[in-house]
Amino acid sequence: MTLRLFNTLTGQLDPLTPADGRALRMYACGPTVYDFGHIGNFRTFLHIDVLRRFLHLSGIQVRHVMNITDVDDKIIRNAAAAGQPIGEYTAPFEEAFFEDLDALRVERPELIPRATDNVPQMVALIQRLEKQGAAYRTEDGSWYFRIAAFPAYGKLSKKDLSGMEDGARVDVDEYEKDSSRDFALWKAAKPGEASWETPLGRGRPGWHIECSAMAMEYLGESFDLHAGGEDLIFPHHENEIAQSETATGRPFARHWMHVRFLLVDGRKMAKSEGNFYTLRDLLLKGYRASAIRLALISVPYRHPINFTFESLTDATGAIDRLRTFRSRLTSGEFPEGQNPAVEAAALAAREAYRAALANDLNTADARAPVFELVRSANTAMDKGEFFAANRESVLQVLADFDRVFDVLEDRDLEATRRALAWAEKSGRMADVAPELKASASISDAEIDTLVAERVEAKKQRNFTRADQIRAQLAEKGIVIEDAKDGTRWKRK
RNA sequence: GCACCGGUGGCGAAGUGGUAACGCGCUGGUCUGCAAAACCAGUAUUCACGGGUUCAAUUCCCGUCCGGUGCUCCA
Repeated sequence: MTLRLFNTLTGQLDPLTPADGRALRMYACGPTVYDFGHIGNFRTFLHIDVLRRFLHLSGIQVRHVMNITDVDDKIIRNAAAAGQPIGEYTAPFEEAFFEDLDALRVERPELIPRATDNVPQMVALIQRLEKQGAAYRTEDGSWYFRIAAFPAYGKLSKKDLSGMEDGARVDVDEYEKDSSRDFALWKAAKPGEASWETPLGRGRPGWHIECSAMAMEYLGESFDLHAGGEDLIFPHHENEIAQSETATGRPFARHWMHVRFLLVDGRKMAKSEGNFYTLRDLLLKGYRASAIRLALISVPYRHPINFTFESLTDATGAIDRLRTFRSRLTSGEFPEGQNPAVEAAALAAREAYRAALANDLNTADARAPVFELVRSANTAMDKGEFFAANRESVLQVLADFDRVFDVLEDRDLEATRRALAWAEKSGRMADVAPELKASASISDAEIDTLVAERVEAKKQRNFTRADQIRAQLAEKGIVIEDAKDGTRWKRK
């Protein structure tokens, strides 16, 4: 089943397949490592992760490049304020970024180049543009791209720039540019700033040229897909197209995917609004990493998502339902034989699931058949109409689901413990929710011991003691369930 | 101001020209020592509002209202 994915460039759903028939070559704009990422950043990376995982599920290999922008105005400014070299300043944020990706189970791209390791490629690209008369140097030693050299400018963002007359409202001279819309390729070094000595002069690369140079270096001049957040459409991606296609005379990326924004309480997330959350903030409030992942990917990427704490609670409930079901499926004992109705339901669910994802990665739609199967299989089990031979096909549906959603395996405590360790190191223990401190303070082994004692008490029909243990564990956020085939527990 | 997107049950959220998936929640029931889990039943006669096209519109068209985003750095 071929994935049909919305293409910003054509404005329609286009099939996404590798042009070379082997591996899909994709480039995704990565983080600028000047601070901790916020959940809006991670929504984009999560949906790109959904894309690559679905491609894998469909048997398509991927060559995925994500850059790290480790030099830009904010980094230079902040590093200077901290009295550090930029590399020293960015290193911890880069590390934190990957820790957060791990917590959210985002798979690593095949290649993760840093901007500062690819400056020569950027310089070469600017020189190539200069030879074609599309790049020029200004008095201060900066280099700009001449938008007039690329008539198709605006084709991605569908902007009509004809109304923007030079000189009408912008003082062109002030910028030393030929046209107010021309953008920087290379910024001349200012005293004390990080810079590179190059044939272009001493300076540093502009943001747009970074991505063009690295995409071409690792994927070739023309490749399958370029992805990023919706805010990058203009000017970043528009500029990438202009400079890349001018230089090579070939189409840059065939397909453009843009993930829409995450809003908080109906508004864009911003520090000034006081609705700005990092992943760490949420983990320390006691929300599970898996719930954050599920909540952020359950709204399809082409719709803005309105983030609320309630959405995390909802996702937690949904995950519990799925995990409980899977454990019933794997540990339950079922009579020999098979129920054809269950087999048919599993097959139908699997097909509906894949079809939904193939339709522009409709994650909301894809969940439905999985939950429908959970209900019908649970019903069959309750009625004793679920047989041993049905187990495999139902598990297969869960496996397909989890190949993309990746929330069934409980690894939440790991991520939470790492966040707690970080909070301790950076003096943020005051932000930790009290319930979380309690829950994290008890080990699995201690819980097992108490649960075993309770099972024994129940056997003796000592319900007072049994209830006492249950209440004691509940205080630490541990829930006990007495099922027919034994007692199990979970962390809330 | 210009452009774009959206308004579906208590909340989140799919979807379709022929009378509304799924998740969470809530109510009642079954089961259970009690719970939890699970299951069953009930939770939108209706998809912002007004008009139009059609045998038929939540789904297409026009208008109104409301909300959001972009046009500068931003995932």
